[in-house]
This record gives sequence, C-alpha cells and structure tokens, in this order.
Amino acid sequence: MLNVPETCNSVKWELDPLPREFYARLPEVVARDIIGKHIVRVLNDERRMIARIVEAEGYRGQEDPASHAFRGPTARNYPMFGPPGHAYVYFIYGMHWMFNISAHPPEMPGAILIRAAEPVLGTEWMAERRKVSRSVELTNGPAKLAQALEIDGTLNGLDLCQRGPLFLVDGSLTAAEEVMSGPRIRVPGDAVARHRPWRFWIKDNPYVSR
DNA sequence: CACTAGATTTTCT
DNA sequence: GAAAATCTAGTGG
Repeated sequence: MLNVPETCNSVKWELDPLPREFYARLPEVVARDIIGKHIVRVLNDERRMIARIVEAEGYRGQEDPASHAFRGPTARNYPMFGPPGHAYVYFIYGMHWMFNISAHPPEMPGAILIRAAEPVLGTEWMAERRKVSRSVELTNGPAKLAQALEIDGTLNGLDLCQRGPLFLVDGSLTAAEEVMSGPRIRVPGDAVARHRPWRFWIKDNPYVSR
C-alpha cells in the first residue's frame, strides 16, 4: 500500500515513477504485476489524484486476435508498437476513453488496459466529473476510471516513466488480498483469444468492474 | 435483482 | 458501412 497522508496538500509529491523495465515484459506478466500499483494524476497544484489499480488486462500483437495490434500498426494503435511505459488512450463507442499503457518486450507490440481502480486521494476531484451516488461507481470500469481521472486523447503517447500530468508509482497488495485471473471482458477474436486468462483482478474488491 | 436498448463517433474493412 | 477492450437508464420480476 502507498503510505500517504489523508489530505491532498500534505502528500509528498516527489514520488518515483515505475521504471521503464517494469513495462518491458510480456503484457500478461505486466498486467498481473500492475495490480496494486498507483496511478498519479496531476491536473494542477490544487487538484491531484491517486487511484490504486485493482483490475487490468494484457493484450499482445500478432498472435492475439483480441488485440488492436493484431493486424499491424495503424494511426490509432501506434503506441502499442512504441517503447513500453507510454500511455495508449483511445476513444470508443462514440463517447468513452480507454486508458492503456504500452507494455511488451522489444520484439513484440502490447499494452495493458487499466479496467478499474480504487480512489486513494483526491476523491472530490473525481466526483466533479462522475455524478454518481455511490463512491464505488467512481472508478469501477475502464471508461469510468478515465472520466474520473480526466484521462483523454490529449494524454495519448505520454511517457509514464517520468513525473508529469500522469504517471504510475509503486504499490503492493495487503496480506489479505488475492489476485485472480480469467478471460478478458468483451473482446473479439477466436475462441482461443477469448479464453486466454489475461485479465487480473483483486478478489472481492468492490471496485472491480462487473 | 436481471436484462435490454440507446447513446454517439472513430476506426478500419 | 459495420463494429467497437462501454455505460446508463429503463423495464419487468
């Protein structure tokens, strides 16, 4: 767990981003390891947010029909082919943004879709954009998370391995937490692709998407 | 609770 | 021109 004080202004903001090497591994390995890590989102000096990742999915390239990178590079998916540790943010269903992070060994494209997180700090700023009654609705889905953290196309391609408007820092699981794995949610592709257990989540965590 | 329809626009075939 | 790594509001039990 990240050891941070209760209020936004008293946080030590000189946090160290996760290094590039963290993302330079097989997507499904990074997807597993990224559970428990923290997303840091800085809008300005007053409005900063932290959320802890509780659900993520790995996507590969050529041999993964469910992946955007399956048919080679395009105008949209190019961050999956670039260096690991960069944001891949795309627009879908006419209204939603998806927050992904490029993650792969050198010879392979790949990315991690961040599907859900639990608010740690700056919940009031998340609630400004997410008009919901229950706090669990703030970030329990990929489009909800992106909206709560104000992640959109302007952040596409951003290097997440240095301090800036968006980066990731370390985090861990509690002794009581268990990571589960299973098929990815609503992905296209053949039966093999749909059954690959490359979705990971914290068992019984209320912020995991349904 | 379970299930369905509708929103809305980019992307690639 | 169809489909899309989704969400919400609405219906009905």
